[in-house]
Amino acid sequence: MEPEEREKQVQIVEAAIRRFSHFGIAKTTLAEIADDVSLSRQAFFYYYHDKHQLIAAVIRKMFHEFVDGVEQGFRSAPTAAQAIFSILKTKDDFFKKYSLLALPDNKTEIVQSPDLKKIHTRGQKMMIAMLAAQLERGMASGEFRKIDATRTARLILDILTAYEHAAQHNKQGFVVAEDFSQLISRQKEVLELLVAGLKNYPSI
Amino acid sequence: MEPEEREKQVQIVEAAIRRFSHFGIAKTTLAEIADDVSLSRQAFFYYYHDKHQLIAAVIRKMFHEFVDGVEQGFRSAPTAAQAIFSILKTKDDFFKKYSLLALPDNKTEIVQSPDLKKIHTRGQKMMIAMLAAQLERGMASGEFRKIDATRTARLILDILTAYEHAAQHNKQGFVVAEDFSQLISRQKEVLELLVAGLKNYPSI
DNA sequence: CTTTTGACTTTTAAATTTAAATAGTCAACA
DNA sequence: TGTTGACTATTTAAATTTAAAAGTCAAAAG
Repeated sequence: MEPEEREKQVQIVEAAIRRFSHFGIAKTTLAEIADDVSLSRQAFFYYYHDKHQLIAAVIRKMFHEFVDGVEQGFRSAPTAAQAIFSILKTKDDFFKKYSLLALPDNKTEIVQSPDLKKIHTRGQKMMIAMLAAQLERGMASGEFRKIDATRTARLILDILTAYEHAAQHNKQGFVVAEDFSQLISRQKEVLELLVAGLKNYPSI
Repeated sequence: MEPEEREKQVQIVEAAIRRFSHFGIAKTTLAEIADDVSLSRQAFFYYYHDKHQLIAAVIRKMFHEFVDGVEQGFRSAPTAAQAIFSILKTKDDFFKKYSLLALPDNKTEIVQSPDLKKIHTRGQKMMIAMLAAQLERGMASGEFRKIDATRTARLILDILTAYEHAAQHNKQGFVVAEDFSQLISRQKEVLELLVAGLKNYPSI
């Protein structure tokens, strides 16, 4: 593949991200994206075999961006506890930017393709590993008591994810948070309690 | 209303619960329920003005049963921490019994009626109050450190609810028993971490 | 006077059809 | 290597129909 072609692919993904986050994946047509980057609809297929591949590319890019954000948040956190809290900030920024990427309830199978599942699983594992590393760091410095880092990392991430799902699934229904900023502040409270549970209190 | 009539109403609710938990609310017709209690479809309307009222009666009954279960679990728990864990057992029993009562995704408005919302809100408040009382008890006994009992109670219940929603959202059907027991064990881990965060560690 | 019923209407849900938009193919051309 | 015109195939949304269930009510029955 020539540099120009790769360049076009990058342009396409960027246009797709712009469209997707404005109108959602389902309501964006390939014709529109192609038009944005001065391609005919047919020419698009030269760069991406089909819409799925494009979506996969978009999601892959987003995931990297997110993981990078988390990593940076971790790196600049002076303590392990602060590293954990920094996840919320990163999530906040991320969802503010990409909130419209959610799929309509009927079309979630798009995201079920083996391709995308793999991306998701990999991202998940990276997140767990990164958070576990922070927990290890907290244990090494004496900030946290001894716990199973990986297991606990999974648990913490799970809770945050569960909160998001519940909030989305539950817009007009039962409980949880009313809007995103409230969601974040709820998650913060949760993390405070969890982190308190991790702290290393010397026994008398 | 005569005693017999109230008796019939009770029979109807019981039949409804049986049908609902076998086939779900949406797939159960009034004709079937009426038939179960040897009434004609029209006679049913003499006892309940419409399906909503019946559903409300059913949910009210379930809620009471659940709250009673929690209360009993709390009463028989020797420590505050064990009281918190007992919630899981109660939930487990409850959902094993009533898991099929979930509504299909499109018809959730049934549950949005002011009537049912009120029931739910009241139940929610009771749960928070009951759990807060346990937290107070834990603080009084020195088992827990000083925290805002009501706020924390809400938080803990929220987390459990969020987990359930997330689990439901993942499957596109109903929650099945197998997933559910796994859900419970996850929730247990979460509670362990949370309770650890509540514990009272004397400072040196 | 309470409870039930027969004969109705209205509402809701599910299946079917249709029309239009979008996705995807491919041979030929630059 | 990229692009295009001319095509077919799929998907989606809207309109239409049909059957089932919900709900009403006057009148009958105990």
